[in-house]
Amino acid sequence: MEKQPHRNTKQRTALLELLRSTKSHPTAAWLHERLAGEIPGLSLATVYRNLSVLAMQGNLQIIRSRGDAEHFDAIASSHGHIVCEACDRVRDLDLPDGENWDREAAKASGYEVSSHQLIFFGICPACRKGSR
Amino acid sequence: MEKQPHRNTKQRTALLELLRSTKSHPTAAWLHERLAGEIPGLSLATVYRNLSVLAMQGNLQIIRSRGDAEHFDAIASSHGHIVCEACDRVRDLDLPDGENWDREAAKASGYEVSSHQLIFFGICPACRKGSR
DNA sequence: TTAGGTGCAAAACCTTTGCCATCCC
DNA sequence: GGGATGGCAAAGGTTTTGCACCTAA
Repeated sequence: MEKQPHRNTKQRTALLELLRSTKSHPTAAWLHERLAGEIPGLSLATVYRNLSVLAMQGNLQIIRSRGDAEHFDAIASSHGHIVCEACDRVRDLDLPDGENWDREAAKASGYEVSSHQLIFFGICPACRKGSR
Repeated sequence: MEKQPHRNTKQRTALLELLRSTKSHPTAAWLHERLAGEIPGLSLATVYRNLSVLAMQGNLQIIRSRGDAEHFDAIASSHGHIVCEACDRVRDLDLPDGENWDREAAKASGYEVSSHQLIFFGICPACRKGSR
């Protein structure tokens, strides 16, 4: 699964560390902004390029929800996400099972299945109260 | 769930019909191209606007997979999708259950859950053979 | 030394919007 | 008639790319 040779630049290392240290499923822009203090001159393009590499290495998952930008999640284990359609925030959500799905899907489809993604859409408690 | 007043213009009607008649989970561009013969002068903006309206009405589901563009699926029943990471095509995939998930997710999260989306990623048989 | 990585700026892309003419109800 | 729609073109935002200069290994 890991094919590319790769170097551990401070940019890539910092990116993965930051991603692993947060539970907020950030966007590329957020990561860039957050890292800019630590690594002056950091380019947004670098953030994207590294996110792409990390995704290929299986180190993170890309979440395309509603809203404009992609969200990124350092993978620990297979889990689902729930997105608030009002504030666009992403939260983790564990539902039982999900481990054998890839195998089942492969059997049912004839595909070589590598991963899956389960996303729920709704309104979070905070937004429901604020009725925003 | 349905809130907006709406008119049945030929553009919107044709769009929904086309979407319902195909199993290919098209992109907006594909729909536009396909409809251009039937409705000369049809604007891509109109396609997008109508897809948005139809989605709000619950007539279709938006699939954000890999690849750049969104794919659209006329909803019949709740089902999952499987995306080929090589050719980017989307196929339907029925996995058991899935009916109570929204309720379970709501209970587990405190959100007001309206829908969910399950997407598998892999390589389809055709692309595996072609090794493309 | 050298292939991969980075910054910067420009490009590419998809999607949305403003505006005004048009059409449905 | 009046408000929802459509067409067109321009804007908006995110992500990607080209290129020259670095830098980890």
